[in-house]
Amino acid sequence: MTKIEPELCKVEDALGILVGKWKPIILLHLLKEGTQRFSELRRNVPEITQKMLTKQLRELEEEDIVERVVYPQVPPKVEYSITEYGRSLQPILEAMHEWGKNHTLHKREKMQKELVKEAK
Amino acid sequence: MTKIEPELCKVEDALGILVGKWKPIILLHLLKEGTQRFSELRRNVPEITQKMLTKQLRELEEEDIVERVVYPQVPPKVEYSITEYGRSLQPILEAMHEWGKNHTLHKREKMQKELVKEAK
DNA sequence: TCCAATAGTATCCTTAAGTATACTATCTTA
DNA sequence: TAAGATAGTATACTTAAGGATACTATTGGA
Repeated sequence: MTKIEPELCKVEDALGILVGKWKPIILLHLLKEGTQRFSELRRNVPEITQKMLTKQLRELEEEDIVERVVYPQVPPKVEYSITEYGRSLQPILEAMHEWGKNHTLHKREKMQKELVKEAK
Repeated sequence: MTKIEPELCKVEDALGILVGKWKPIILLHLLKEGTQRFSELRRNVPEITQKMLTKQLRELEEEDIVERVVYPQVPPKVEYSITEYGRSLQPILEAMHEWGKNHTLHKREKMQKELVKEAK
């Protein structure tokens, strides 16, 4: 493992790709379910607007994380999937998920301790 | 490793803590150099404004990632350090840094391929 | 007596991220 | 003949993130 030099920090590059209210969920869906059509993703993430879904997918495509395949049909059919390269993000997503899960527990414990303190 | 369920995605919890133009750099500095005074951090990250540094540190403190110790002196002295718990983020930061480093290479390669294509 | 140093606040402003809503094209089916 | 499905775009709007600048308190030292 290379030592991290704050001056040449590349964490932000990874962050830039994962950040956004919707990107992690989209990626997790594509990882879990494999190839999905635009409308399937919409149904799976019902709160997201069409504009945002398009935008996030385009950004992920730009970074070579997601592949977009258009079928010349009517009505249109467009399929999205994680690229081979994109799968290299999976361990990070999983690590973050695990950490996040533990963090909610950690916060709960902390809050309870504070409540006990106050109660005295 | 638990399977990630998109519906209960906790990636965002981790993301929420790492996100911000300055948090990763601040954390990397504290991890690398250990305890630092406010003014030392400012000197180490010269582009950051005072307001932002304070804000980011307070947010990290709120999440129990960073500890803040005030010495009742004049002029004031305030020291910041990573908490024991905060260190659990280190592997994730390192993984993201590695991935980010590789990603810049990946993008460069991709761009060169596209340039070769165009040249034909 | 006035300046420098430290660790901040307070106020205003700009830019980016995200939301809401309406609109498009084309073909199939009722 | 009109409605419905798909994968979007276009426009206007709101909210959040971040930046610029000025200000504060306290004390030791020139």
